[in-house]
Amino acid sequence: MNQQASYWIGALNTPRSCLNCQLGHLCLPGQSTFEQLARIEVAARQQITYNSKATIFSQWSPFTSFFIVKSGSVKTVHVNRRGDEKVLGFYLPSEMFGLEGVVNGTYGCTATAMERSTICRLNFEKLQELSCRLPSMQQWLLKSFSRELNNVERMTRWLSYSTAEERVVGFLLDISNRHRKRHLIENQFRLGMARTDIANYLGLALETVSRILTRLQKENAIRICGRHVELLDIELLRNRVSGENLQQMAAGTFDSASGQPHQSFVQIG
Amino acid sequence: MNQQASYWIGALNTPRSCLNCQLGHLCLPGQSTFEQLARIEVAARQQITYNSKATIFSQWSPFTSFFIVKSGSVKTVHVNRRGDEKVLGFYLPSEMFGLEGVVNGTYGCTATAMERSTICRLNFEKLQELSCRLPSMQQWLLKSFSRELNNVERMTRWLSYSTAEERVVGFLLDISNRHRKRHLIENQFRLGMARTDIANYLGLALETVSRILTRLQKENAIRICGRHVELLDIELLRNRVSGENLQQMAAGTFDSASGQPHQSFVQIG
DNA sequence: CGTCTCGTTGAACTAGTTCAAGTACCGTGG
DNA sequence: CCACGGTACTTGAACTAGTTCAACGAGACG
Repeated sequence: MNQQASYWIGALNTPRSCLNCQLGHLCLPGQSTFEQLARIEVAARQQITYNSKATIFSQWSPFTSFFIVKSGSVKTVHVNRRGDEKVLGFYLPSEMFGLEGVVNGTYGCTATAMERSTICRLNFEKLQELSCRLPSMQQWLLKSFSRELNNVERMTRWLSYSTAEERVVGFLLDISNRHRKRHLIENQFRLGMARTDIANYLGLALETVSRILTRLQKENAIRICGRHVELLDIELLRNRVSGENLQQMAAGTFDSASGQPHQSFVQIG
Repeated sequence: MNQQASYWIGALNTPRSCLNCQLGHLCLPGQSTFEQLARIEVAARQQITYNSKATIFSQWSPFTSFFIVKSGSVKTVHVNRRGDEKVLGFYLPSEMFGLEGVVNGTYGCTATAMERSTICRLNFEKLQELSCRLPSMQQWLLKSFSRELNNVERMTRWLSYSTAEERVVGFLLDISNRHRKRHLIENQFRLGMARTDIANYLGLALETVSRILTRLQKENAIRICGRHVELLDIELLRNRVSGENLQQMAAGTFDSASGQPHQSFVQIG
């Protein structure tokens, strides 16, 4: 084994390394070689743990990095001139946020941890430098943007032609899908956010959300107890939202793995 | 003058060249040198004229290029599984569309010319190759994506907390702003699209759009005659949409010039 | 000339909001 | 341990913005 390779292996041989991450590299470029991975880690990545309600970045503050949730959950909120707050998205492990900051050099929203959460911070400038040398990295960056663009557009369409019930059901199914993608139980989960946040996110009054949830429970489609949700009849739920492709509804949805299967790391040495 | 330089000048010395474009390079990277510009043109750019209602690209068809409107106007439409059509955006000269296609390798919507329009087609693969050698080009590509992301997010927020009147007024002011950016008369223009399209785009019933337009006319805020619009009292209109930053509301809005002033081309020879 | 698309206007209806009251829960401090 | 205050959530009743249905007018096109 040459010296170069052993250097990279050293860099990757830590408990916090991407190589040992429980997310199984859902978030990084699909065809990452061992060396590329190490370069990203050494040059650009930083791991930080935030307490519940801690701010990860603030709207208008200078853009430096984008972020990937490692554990916990995050919400992003935009405040407009009138002072109205709008919840833009919820982010679960493996999902990426903060991309909108590149163009203006400032973040377009405020990101807050919804519970104690560990976040990977990826320095954009350094990643960009790397991508000049690694074409697959450049490809990955552009694809990440395009994917997020698709997600937001899907969300826009969704909001524009769905009823209150479709929105709430769609929201539940979306969260469920995102749990499944991480190989977690898909029909039973805890919502990290308050009803107000869900309502705000879906463009509804919080009373409407509450009413719809209790109605769904009466129809035995779901069981809901505070923030704990159980989807009892997923087929019934799916039939309520026939219009749009629900597989990945929400703006928050980010999953590099979708589309192309992940390739294992290239063997070296 | 050396041979190299005269080659590039040759490439740019045509009536269809970016150098002679009436848009004044609103669409291309801000700090383009003469040589960069020529490389883009020779390698990646193609100019095509479409008749009214002609399809520029179709949803699901393979992604190859993105597009910039040179003259005329374009709408993008998404069709979901139920068959519902949703108008995603309207694009005026200098504005870019088709970016969402990168991630899946297929276009996410169908783009149609709303009138006889000339469109610049930029081959994505070739542009990507170029950007490996030209860092400013890579920067430009990423920024273009981020900008579009911002625009779509802004649209989503806009749709989620505005009333029907705010949407219609916001729409008119947005179109007006986009005309101003091209140094055209800002308070008098022709809408290229039907009421149905506006309504669909804004998530309203077409009757609602029609009613609001006539109401605004009765209040002497606008004068409307078919598709010809005159904004009589822009201040009054602005006061109706106090909440969101209106400067660049719509998803369709794309303007590379905003933010950083354009630099003139680098002198050579 | 009829036919077709596009736009306007009126009247009835309804999904979802707003206002208001009440309940359940949770941590804090006595 | 309970009392306290605050937040999160539910439920009811009144209201309204916007939709839906339906009729009609005006211009465009063969």
